[in-house]
Amino acid sequence: MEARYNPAAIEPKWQQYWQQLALDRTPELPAPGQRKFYALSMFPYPSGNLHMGHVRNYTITDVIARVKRMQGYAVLHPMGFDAFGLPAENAALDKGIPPAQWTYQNIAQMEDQLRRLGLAYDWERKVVTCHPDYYRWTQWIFLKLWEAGLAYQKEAAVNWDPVDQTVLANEQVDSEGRSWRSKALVEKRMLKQWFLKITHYAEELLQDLEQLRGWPERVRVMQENWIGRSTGAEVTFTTEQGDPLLVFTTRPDTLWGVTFMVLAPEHPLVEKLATPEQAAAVKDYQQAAARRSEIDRTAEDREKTGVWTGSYAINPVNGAKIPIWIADYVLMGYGTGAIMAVPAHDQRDFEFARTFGLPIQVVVQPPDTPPNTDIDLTAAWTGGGVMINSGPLNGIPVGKGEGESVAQAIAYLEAQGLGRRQVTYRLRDWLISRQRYWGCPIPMIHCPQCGLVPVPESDLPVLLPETVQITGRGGSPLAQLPEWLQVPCPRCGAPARRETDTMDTFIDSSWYFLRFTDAQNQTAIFDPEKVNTWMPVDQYVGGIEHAILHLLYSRFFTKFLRDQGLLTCDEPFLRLLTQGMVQGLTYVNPNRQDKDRWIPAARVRWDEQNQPRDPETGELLQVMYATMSKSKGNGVDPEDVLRHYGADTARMFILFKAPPEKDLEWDEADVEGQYRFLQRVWRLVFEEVHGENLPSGDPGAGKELRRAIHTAIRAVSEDIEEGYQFNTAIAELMKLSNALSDSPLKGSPLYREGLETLVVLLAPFAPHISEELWHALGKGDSVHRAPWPRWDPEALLVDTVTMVVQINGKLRDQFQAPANADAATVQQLAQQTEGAKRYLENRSIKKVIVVPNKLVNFVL
RNA sequence: GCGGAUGUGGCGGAACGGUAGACGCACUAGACUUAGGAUCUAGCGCCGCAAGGCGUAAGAGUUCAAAUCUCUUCAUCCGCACCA
Repeated sequence: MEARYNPAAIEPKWQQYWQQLALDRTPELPAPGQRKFYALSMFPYPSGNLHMGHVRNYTITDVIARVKRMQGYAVLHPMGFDAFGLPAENAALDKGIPPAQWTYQNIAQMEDQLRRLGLAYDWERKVVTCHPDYYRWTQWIFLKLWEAGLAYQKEAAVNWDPVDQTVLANEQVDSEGRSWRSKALVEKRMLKQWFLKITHYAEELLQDLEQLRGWPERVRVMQENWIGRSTGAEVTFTTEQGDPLLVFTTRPDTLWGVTFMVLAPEHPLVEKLATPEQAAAVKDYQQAAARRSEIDRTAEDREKTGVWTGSYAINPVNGAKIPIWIADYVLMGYGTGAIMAVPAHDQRDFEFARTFGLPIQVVVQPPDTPPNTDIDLTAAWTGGGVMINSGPLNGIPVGKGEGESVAQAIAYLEAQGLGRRQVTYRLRDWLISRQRYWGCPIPMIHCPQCGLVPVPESDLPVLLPETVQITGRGGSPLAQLPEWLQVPCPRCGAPARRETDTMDTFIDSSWYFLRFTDAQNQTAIFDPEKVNTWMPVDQYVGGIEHAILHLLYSRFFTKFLRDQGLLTCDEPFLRLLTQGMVQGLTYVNPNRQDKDRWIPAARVRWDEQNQPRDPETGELLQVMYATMSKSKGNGVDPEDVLRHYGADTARMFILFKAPPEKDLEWDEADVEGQYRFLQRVWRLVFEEVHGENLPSGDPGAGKELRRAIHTAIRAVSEDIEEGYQFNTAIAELMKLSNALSDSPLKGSPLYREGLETLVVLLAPFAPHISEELWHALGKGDSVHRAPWPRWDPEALLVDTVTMVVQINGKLRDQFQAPANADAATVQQLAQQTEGAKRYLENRSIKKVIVVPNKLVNFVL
């Protein structure tokens, strides 16, 4: 046994031992009567190297999985790789390595890193999304979606990323109109693309958020906003030309206040509505709007623009003839792409009316204005009041949300056959086709005779050819492979061609958690008993950046597969923990702008006073913590930490430094502190093992030590159970270590029991050192198979307690009292303290509050 | 603008409505050392010699008692944002 703690020596040794024991293998199914627990981290993209964010994510889940396992659960804790995606194509371009080769190399490398971190994964269940064993089932799901009518192709104005040369889903374009990956400004293009009908589940995806009590509130709110449900009515106006013009409104009660209509520039009716006089202006405006990117359209400080088509429409409720305009503040993608404008009660319409001198008709009387006067608005009135100038609605109060007036308006519209109640969502169908090579091929065939024909299930997988020429130019390289492209039509046998688009990688990750339950299945996507036993994921851990994309898509797939009869659960992830970012020490030049502000640590110049300075300008730099990133040059490589301190220290530091959901500042001194703690535990054990300790024979200390041991068991168990408070759990381990270190009972059986308890409690956090110490203490088998200790309530009992004396709620003294003493006794003891005497002299006590074992409060 | 969250020592962070600052880092003093960035002992919210007073972003309220509950304000972070 080594005299000093040397992680480099013990960590590989035990990792090998665990592999021999097959310690981390999960049973196919839990044993009869055994409870299951499914712990899952978001699987990584195989970039080649783990970063600290990964380490934090996986460590958190690993501790949860290990504790559950020690508590007797059958634990499913798998890992895999989200392996399709653009970086592989970029690497192929840069380095001339085929994407597949690059990806599998990276996977091997990362797998090795994960093993060295001591993460307890069942690697037999590894899932790699770019492997045909996996993606044949991705394709199979696509076919099911096609059969169910939830996959379709349509020509649409889509987001085109000019850098990555592909289209993107709405979810993949940020609020500035940039690609989530390339950060390029996204353009709108009309293209024929594949979509999945996620909107079919809009209502359920919204409603079921209610069930997800174990999710962070903000993630639920983000999804709620993204789905964006609004209720109102659909109303049919009629154009002069006699065409019906459908609008959606949340305020059908203001129909009598409509003074004009606005269509989105892309609205299909615009061509027909443009009069000869206005045609040129309309065309110009349409073209300008098409050129304008999403960012211009929203960032322009809300300056309203628009053009009159020259035509009119008839308001169905009062026959009013109102002009039809086009303007880019109306979006083709929402509602019907056309609005009825009520400038008096909608701020956007108000601004538009002001800009173009259009009339404003008030139909809601604000509460504090005298009736029957001209109301001169300086802004749209969107508050409550009473309906006026509105025919059958006059006199009806306007409430919040769907108040009285809205309900009445809808009833009126439905009775008259002019419109109907309608619910609209912001959620759009999911655009899933990508003009990229390294992705899952869409299993469809274009036949000149039969049209779109699905690849028969028996022909799956549609293999992605692995030897192709990646050019980096637009268009899929698959189109350049005639032998792959050309196939006979499965239906009629005529020469046909394969679909060359591949699927969005988010599809691959929308069901991987299901495959883990039966990863090796060669004949079915998964076995129903297995999937329904292990699902749902009990604890999912990952970054907040997936709050919408991945989590929403996964929920959608789960619901779809449930409706296919393949699953019984409604929601995939019972509890979600979004872990905080890992931040690194960062040097900032406050005088510089943007990216140049960040000075990588390696480039910082240190002056004589040891102050950080800009290497070029010599300016004093600001020191702060910021999320680790390449551009800031403030990252810490997990490899360096592993080499320097070992996996156990890295894990301990990460868990101790901050609660899991908060950001974590990577501080070398604190890492050092954790290393010292492990070293102290090491010394404590080996001093005992080497017989350096002799019992001093103080019998009174036994009770105290026993209490310390059981207090630690309880505190660590509860801290983990109640919201994964690993930081305080480790603090409790430190307390126990301190108590053992100070104990006069070294060398006694009780002391040894204390050490064993410390080692077992430490095991989920620092698995290697715990195993070493466990064996050093002469225990057989693995510490990770030891049952999680239970605390004995008896051991927690005390004879005397320290109680405090308060006078009017202010702390004045403290005293020792027998545990659970009655109020009268305690009050008497309290009154005898110096602090109490001083304040109670010559004063009458109005009231005494006694909190058992805690305090006595005298109210004067 | 709308929505969500967070404000506690020098720092990270603890506190079922009941002794604010657990645990750790940093720091200070001492011990042991050839040395120490090792280890051990002690101290460590602020003011004060002390007694004591003041302290959880600010202000009010509820309560015998508030970091914790309620209201108002401020600050910071995050998400959404012309969604009809």
